[in-house]
Amino acid sequence: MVYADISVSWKLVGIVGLKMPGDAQKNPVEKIPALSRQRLGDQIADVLRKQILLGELRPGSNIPERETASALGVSRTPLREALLILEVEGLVIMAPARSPIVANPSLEDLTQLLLVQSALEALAGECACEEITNDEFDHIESLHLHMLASSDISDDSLDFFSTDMAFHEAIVASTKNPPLIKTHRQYNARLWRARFMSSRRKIKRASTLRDHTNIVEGLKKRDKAQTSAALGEHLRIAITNIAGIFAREDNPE
Amino acid sequence: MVYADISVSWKLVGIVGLKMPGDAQKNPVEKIPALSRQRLGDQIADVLRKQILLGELRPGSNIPERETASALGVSRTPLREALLILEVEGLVIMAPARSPIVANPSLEDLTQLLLVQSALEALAGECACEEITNDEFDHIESLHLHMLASSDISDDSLDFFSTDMAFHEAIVASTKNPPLIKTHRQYNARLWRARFMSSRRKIKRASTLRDHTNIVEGLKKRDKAQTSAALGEHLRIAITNIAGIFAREDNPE
DNA sequence: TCAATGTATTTGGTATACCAAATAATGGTC
DNA sequence: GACCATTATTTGGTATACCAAATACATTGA
Repeated sequence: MVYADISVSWKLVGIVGLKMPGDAQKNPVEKIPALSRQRLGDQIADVLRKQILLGELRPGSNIPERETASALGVSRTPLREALLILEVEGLVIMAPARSPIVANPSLEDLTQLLLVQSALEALAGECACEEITNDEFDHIESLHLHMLASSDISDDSLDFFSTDMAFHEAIVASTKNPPLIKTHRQYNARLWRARFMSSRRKIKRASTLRDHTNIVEGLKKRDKAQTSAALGEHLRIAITNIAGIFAREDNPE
Repeated sequence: MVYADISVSWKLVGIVGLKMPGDAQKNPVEKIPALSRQRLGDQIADVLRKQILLGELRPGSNIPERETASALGVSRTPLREALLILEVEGLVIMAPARSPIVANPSLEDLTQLLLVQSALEALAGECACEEITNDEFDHIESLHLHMLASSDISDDSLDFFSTDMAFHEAIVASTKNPPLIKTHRQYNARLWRARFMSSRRKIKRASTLRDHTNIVEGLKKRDKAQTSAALGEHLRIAITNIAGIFAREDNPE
């Protein structure tokens, strides 16, 4: 047996939207792009990470090794690799003699994470002013315009949220600083759920868009101070919003 | 052969505090404090990380799995766990069908890492002003005074360097922000070697100490702006110093 | 002599089997 | 009937065995 990942990717396909079986190799001439071959553990980590972000694996829920492995059609070894990766990333908690569980960050945890993330994005804003290309700026601006347009006419909070995330990630990506990008992505993963829930309060959209306008303006002028400050402040405000979510959970309307 | 011999591994085991075979259960009454039990993979990661930092495993060198595992007296499974952890941390590069190698960051890599680290420390300075206790400040100040005293009379660059590192880590630790502490430590690990080599240039000590004085002053006054700026600037200067090291390597005096 | 091809060895990737600790359940005793 | 002890089961942790890909080397042909 070559790699078991063929059968795996199917099952995962439905969940993650990987490519469907049979959409490759129709032509025997085509060389199999084995270069993209990735460790099975990494693939599983991607799947689980996505499940955690989408809430299919709820915070606090167990991820028993044997059960999960057989459900995914893989053995425990690569599954453990995946869990280990997610543990280092802070998405999963592994305790001795206990099933790994999906991290369930407290408000304090989220506050601390968001504080770091705000510093990272502030730095990103500063670097972006030096490194960003016109194309990259155009893309970021178009994301912003899309949010502006959709905020009024649409109730699709998922679209608004995912565009928001893409907006921030695009700014960070424009810095061309791989460690910054990677660390930022990891923090984003840990904050994803909280920010998603926070984003569902439509009330906050106006202030979000106002912040974004400042950010885009700063970027357009390549103004480090403005961009950096706007990004940093934007995230620090998010702390307050998330605290509001927690308060609402404790005392539901 | 990457490892000298097995005796090395025992020494390393001693460093990390692994228990020797048969050193437990002397008293049947004593409950085995298995709570402190840590995954073998984590322990191995600590050993390898220390070896990488100390330069016993040089950048670019191979870490073949079987050889290393047997040298350490463990099987490949926990060793791979350790390598995976170090890969996520950025200290080790794993490529398919290739021995894992110790990361050998370029000057560009180090510059990018240091830029992020400077942002993290700037944030740490700001948070520290709010969170630091008097005891913690006293400790930090004593580290600074130690460096001041030893910079003249001593040639022990290792002592100067490790105190320098401890100084920065103590500041970050005083923020009580676990994600910040963890991320900072990871970046420090990747920067360790470069900063160590940089610290051997005695010429730079004066400016280092001057920066530290500013930092300590800011902390004493709980002045966020001064502390944060001093820390951020201090690290950005380190970028220049490290660039100098690289230039010197290319054109040795 | 050089190049090309085939083979053997070494590498990492994966699956499985085994072990020890912790927990849950069950049975016995007070 | 309640509580404690003991056992069985489930958990994660580790070691080992096997597999495929990549490389290095040797051999053979031009």
